[in-house]
Amino acid sequence: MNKQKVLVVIGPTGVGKSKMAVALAKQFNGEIISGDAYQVYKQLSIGSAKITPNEMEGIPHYLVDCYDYTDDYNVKVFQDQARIYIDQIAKKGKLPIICGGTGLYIKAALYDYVFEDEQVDQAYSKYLDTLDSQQLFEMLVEVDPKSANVLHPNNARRVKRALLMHHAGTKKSERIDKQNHELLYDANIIGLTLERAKLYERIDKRVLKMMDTGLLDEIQTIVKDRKTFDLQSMRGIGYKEWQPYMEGTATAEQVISSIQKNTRNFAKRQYTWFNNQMQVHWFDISQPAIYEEITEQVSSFLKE
RNA sequence: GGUCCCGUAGCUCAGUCGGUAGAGCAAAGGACUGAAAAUCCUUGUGUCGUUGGUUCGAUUCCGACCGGGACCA
Repeated sequence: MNKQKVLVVIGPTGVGKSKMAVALAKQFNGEIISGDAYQVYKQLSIGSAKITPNEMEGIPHYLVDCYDYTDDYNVKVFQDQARIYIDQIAKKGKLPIICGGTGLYIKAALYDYVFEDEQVDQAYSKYLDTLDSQQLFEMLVEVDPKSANVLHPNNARRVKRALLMHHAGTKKSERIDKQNHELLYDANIIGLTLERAKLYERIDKRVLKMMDTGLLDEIQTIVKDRKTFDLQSMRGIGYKEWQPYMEGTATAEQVISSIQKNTRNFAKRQYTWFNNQMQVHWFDISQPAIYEEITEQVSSFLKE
């Protein structure tokens, strides 16, 4: 049985993925699933660079603007939802297009990553929070040495998660060993790229544009008190940086350059992921015939 | 015009009682299986402002000059 074809558009933040995805959806009769961890939140539009209804040009978009900022979104939810939408779109005889910059989410949906249904033992989780990273790591060495071997002792977040998995019944290493590490779909991954210096320039400008469009107003209507910044949705770039401003310890100028810097750092991490974790066909958007090259590549992929 | 201070990595600055130098930030590379816009790891050669002098040897001491700043007139 042939695998379902899926078109994927990835790339660092700010290269123009959304626009390209819409153009490809129009050309190839597709619908778009957003592979992004922050554009799902209804109240987070400007700072998350969410696509506007106008920019969608009538193309249906899924997993955008669909959760409240007080909700927690994660890989498993994305994986479940994205796979459901892929099936639905395919049943309509249309091409599913995943477009986004969250590498882990997209890989988890395309590959045979397995996330079990598990209840987090809150008491145990809180107990783990009282330990330092050294102690956590020593526990993991006892309980799941194979995972401890590939995790850095300082990465307390990951070490803790591995301990929670063991506590829930299946070790992290066991879960990974059960997988075949293969694609579940016939995925054609298109990566949009741009010379680093130019990309950074674009990012810096985009942040200034967000300010002009009303980023500060957006923050002010969301933030009710300091606790708001504890929400997972408020950990995103463009939002978390405003906490010191709201507390009177930073100027708007400082916040803006901090957002620019964090966005640049993020773009670099995205490259690291896409370059090393996925099979990407890269296209430099500064090349003149970029759109023709991509449509040609996609056409031959769809004919196979 | 005079006195004093500063000029060292892209930026802010340490430092060498004379043996060619190091932090933070930035930047680059990497990891990544339920917070991923998160979390974590690795990476520091630069005419030590220019130019003379002293010295076996100067970024370090001395002179001049250039640039920046402060104060006195």
